[in-house]
Amino acid sequence: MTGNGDAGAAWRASSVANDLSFLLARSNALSLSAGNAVLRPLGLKVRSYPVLALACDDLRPTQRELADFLRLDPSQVVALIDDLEGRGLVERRTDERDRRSKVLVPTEEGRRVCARAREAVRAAEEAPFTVLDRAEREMLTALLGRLAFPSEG
Amino acid sequence: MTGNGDAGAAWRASSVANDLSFLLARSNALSLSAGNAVLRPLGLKVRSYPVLALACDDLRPTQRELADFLRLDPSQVVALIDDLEGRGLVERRTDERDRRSKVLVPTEEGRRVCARAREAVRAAEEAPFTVLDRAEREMLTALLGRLAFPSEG
DNA sequence: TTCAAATAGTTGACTTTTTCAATGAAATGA
DNA sequence: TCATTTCATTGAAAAAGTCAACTATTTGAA
Repeated sequence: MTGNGDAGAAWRASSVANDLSFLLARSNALSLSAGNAVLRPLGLKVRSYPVLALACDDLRPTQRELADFLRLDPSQVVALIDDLEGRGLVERRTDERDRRSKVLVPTEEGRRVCARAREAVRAAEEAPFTVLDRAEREMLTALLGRLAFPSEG
Repeated sequence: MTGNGDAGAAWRASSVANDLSFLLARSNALSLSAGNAVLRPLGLKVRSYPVLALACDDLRPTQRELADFLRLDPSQVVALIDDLEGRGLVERRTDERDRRSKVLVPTEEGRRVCARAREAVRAAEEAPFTVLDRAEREMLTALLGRLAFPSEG
């Protein structure tokens, strides 16, 4: 039978299957489910992990900065931090240099969870990305890095 | 002032900013909004365009095949096709070889709209992707193609 | 042949994500 | 001083994703 599932050669040759945007979307969907699966045991998601990770990098990010960097609506950042803070992984601190904004700092527990999450994510990237060898993966990372952050040459 | 918006060098060097999964997500978000903006005048979205395009490639896809290929729940495919069919761009036809399934066929109007959409998408890929030159873009497309379709060596 | 099991499309409920408008507190600049 | 802007927050609404159930049809084994 031809009509099994993931489509045959004709599909791969189709117009959309060579659109960068389509490939990006599909690759992202793959990586998304793999990432969520790995983070679930830690109570994190692909959505919340970067928030915790950036806090743990001691960047003291404001919520506005997080929203910009993660391309999320500020209101979503509120919800994500509410969750992390409720679980005792991060704290909001009023920025004394601009009392309108709040910076995110990790708790000790937050650091521990983050370290494990980092490792989990690293491992998760192995699974869907093993079709590429190390050099190819680095090439892909470099190209996507320029795509994702066009501002800086 | 430092706290402008899209983050500085420290952020780019952060742990997450070098995760393939994060870069994929962010690049996808960028390409998504660019794509939707371009397709809106045609009454299409990044979600519905591939459905129309695959129909117009004369692949006579069944809804199940579309769901697998586009990584959508079958029920979402129903909604997308309902919309396209309601606008007279495609038709459902019962597959005579398996009367459970229905294949998607484009109308003449569907083909016209699709041709314009194809061009719009091609043009849209210029905008966010101009940071990469042609060779880099082809490299990226090739790598993502292998990521998105791991099954076939 | 007959009948149980599997599959395609559809519907509906439900959750999560996304998007947007409005608000109060604080900062900025004329 | 005061209008304007920015930040975090709330709440509503639209869009997207997930899941279980149902009908019609096919398949395969008894």
